[in-house]
Amino acid sequence: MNGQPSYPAVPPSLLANLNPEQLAAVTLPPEPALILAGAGSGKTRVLTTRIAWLLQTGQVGPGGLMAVTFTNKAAKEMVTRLSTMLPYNVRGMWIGTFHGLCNRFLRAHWKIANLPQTFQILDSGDTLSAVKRVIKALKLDEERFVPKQMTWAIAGAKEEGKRPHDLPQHDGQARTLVEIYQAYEDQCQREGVVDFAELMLRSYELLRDHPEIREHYQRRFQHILVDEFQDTNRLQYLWLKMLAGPPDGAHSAALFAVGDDDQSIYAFRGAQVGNMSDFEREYRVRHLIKLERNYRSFGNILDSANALIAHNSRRLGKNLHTEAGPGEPIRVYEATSDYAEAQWLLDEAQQLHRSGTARSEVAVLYRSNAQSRVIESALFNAGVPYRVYGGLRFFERAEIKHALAYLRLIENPNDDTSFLRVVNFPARGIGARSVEQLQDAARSSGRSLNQSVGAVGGAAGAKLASFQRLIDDLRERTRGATLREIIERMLDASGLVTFYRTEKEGQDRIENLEELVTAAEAFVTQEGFGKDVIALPVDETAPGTIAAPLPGEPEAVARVDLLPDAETGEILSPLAAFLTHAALEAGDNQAQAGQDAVQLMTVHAAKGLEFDAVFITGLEEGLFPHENSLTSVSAQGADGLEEERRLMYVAITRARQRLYLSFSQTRMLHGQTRYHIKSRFIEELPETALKWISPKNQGFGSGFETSYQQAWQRGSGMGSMVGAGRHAGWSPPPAPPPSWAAPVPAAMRQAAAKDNGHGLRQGQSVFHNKFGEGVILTLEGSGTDARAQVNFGRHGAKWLALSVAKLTPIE
DNA sequence: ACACCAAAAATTTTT
DNA sequence: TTTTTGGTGT
Repeated sequence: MNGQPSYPAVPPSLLANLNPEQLAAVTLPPEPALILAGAGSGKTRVLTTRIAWLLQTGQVGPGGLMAVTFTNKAAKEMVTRLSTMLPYNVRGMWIGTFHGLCNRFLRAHWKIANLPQTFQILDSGDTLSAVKRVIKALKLDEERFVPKQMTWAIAGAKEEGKRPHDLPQHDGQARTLVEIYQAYEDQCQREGVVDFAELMLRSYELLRDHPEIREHYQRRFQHILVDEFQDTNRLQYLWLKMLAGPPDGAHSAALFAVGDDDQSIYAFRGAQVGNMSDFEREYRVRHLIKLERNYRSFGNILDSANALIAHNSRRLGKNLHTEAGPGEPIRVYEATSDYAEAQWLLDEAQQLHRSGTARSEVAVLYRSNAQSRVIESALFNAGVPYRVYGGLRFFERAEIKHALAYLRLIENPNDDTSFLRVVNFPARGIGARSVEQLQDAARSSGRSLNQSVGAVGGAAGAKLASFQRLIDDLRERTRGATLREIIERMLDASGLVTFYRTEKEGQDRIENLEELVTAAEAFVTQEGFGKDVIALPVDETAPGTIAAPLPGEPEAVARVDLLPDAETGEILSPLAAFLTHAALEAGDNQAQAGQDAVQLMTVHAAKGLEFDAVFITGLEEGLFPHENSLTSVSAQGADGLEEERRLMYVAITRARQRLYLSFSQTRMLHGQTRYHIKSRFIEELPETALKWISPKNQGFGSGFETSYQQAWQRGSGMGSMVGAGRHAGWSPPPAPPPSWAAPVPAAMRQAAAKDNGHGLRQGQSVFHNKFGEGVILTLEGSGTDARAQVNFGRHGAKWLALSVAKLTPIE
């Protein structure tokens, strides 16, 4: 690193044990840098150590740098690690998610941003209902303008940095979209709410349109560090550029972008891997460092990951290596059915457990959520504790959303989304008719529902007025109360708890509502309400310290995401702050924590995690790679298949010690038995790293277990499975059959063994010279007329005349 | 307002 | 097959 200035010595412990590339990245000069950090290469360590190094060498004060992540989890981890490395309270630093930081920014500059100070944030559900209302108000056909698609289009436009007038209006459809977008925007503005994309967009526009604020922040932040840069969308990159300043600007911040193009799996929701190369070009990045040494996995696992990802074309190029040995071979299992696959997985998982692997160190990954059920069923029946990720999150539960709606109305009675959610929940005799009347009145006067209550007469008007009084009373009586008191009073006065007490399944919901009180309490403590604002030590003598703050803006406060008003220093009420928190951090997924349980999740959900043992299941053409991905060469020009392959790469690199791959010849999907061939991704792995496990007697009938009943309700605790006799399916001949499988009905055996003179049967794997490996879906006709429908995976399902086509049975 | 039934859809998802 | 959605009937 030529010309790198020298800085005061830092404790040797800080930089000790970094490898040369990590050290180089950590100690780069304040210039644009791109760090290509492979899976398990110590990415988070590099990020946090660089921040600590910058601070400890006095190159920057705690207010002069910003670190951005995507998830709250990643942000929290960074803060936690930093607090062990630094002698100060790092909580006031600008470390957070894109949305969290934009929220903080807009809270400080709400006036210039043209927002009410207590603006609330819509989650995706709120956004959808808001758009539905817009479509209804515009009297548009929901068939032609599907609300979900409209929210998608609006968010998509915002993430491109576009307002309604920036969109094309070439045809009627496009013009109506613009109309919906505009009306939605007006409605949000009227109600004082913003959606997730709006947080980013408004924050970006504020910087773009107000040079004095832009320059202030550009002077202030000398270092901006970005995690998971490959996942940024267009708007996020624009925002970063706005904050950092132009490449050659006098006060431009050093952008330190960390990412891995091979782990880009979110193109489908707008991520632009291209931002990496754009950044490299636009900022003339001179420091490109590849972290390729992996500290997580054994050689066989890494060899497989490398071999697989080498099949992708558009790559920045990177190869993982390790100094650990090759480790265990990767075990590959071909099952005859999804059922058998789950059974095998169960056996292997139990084996792992017996040999000392903690259950929580075993992960079962699948491409799509629907695949979890068979596995759950096998684990459940064997009494193996497991945990499924991906359910509803705490703040997304219906009862919690209802409670939050009441709280939001206390804070802002003009929040129509919340008004509509609870005006008749619990039921208080305000039906659709009355609500419609109210909406009409509101629409014609351009006011909120709450403001229009007086315009509705008769019995309906009286009931509405009484609801209004309920909220107003609540607001009055809780003025100055603690957050806990507010929530408890609301739960009581709203009738929510009373309502759920009469419900038969209401007990869980009441418990969740109690949990809400606990969450609020924790939030108050954590955010330091009732405590003095804590200022961070700032070294004024150090080179390049923080520029003067805006008037009234403290350098750092204890309340992490709630910067006071830039002019008045006013801080949000605990209630408004808690509501913001609830929207930005939807909380944990259900799933009982605590117990040592096998972890079940989609590959997407596994990103960023690691486990001693990983099972990747359902490796079949059509499932993984998913059939929809093959045809989707998405708008951005990203290749669907390549993204699937990166997904597989992410999955493989989650494993530390052992990796298991499995696929099944048949699988119940959408109520039908489907025949699949093994995923091309398996064939892209080095044969030398694999060890094929096959059931011994794969006799006839292979692939013919079909449906079995599933009698327990997901998530509703331990029910009981339907008795074995109810299972309609066939058990795999490789005995001993599992105790819970039914005997094979004789008639079905016949069907399975049916062959039409060509030595072929349904479900049989076959080879075709042109189309390769396939599975027979159906057999029809006989003699010269005999034909078969064969699923060739990537070539699709084809009908073949057996008198012509040469099909060789496999094994 | 609520219960019931039929029809349609069923990658991946954080904020 | 399961889940969600919408429509109809009471």
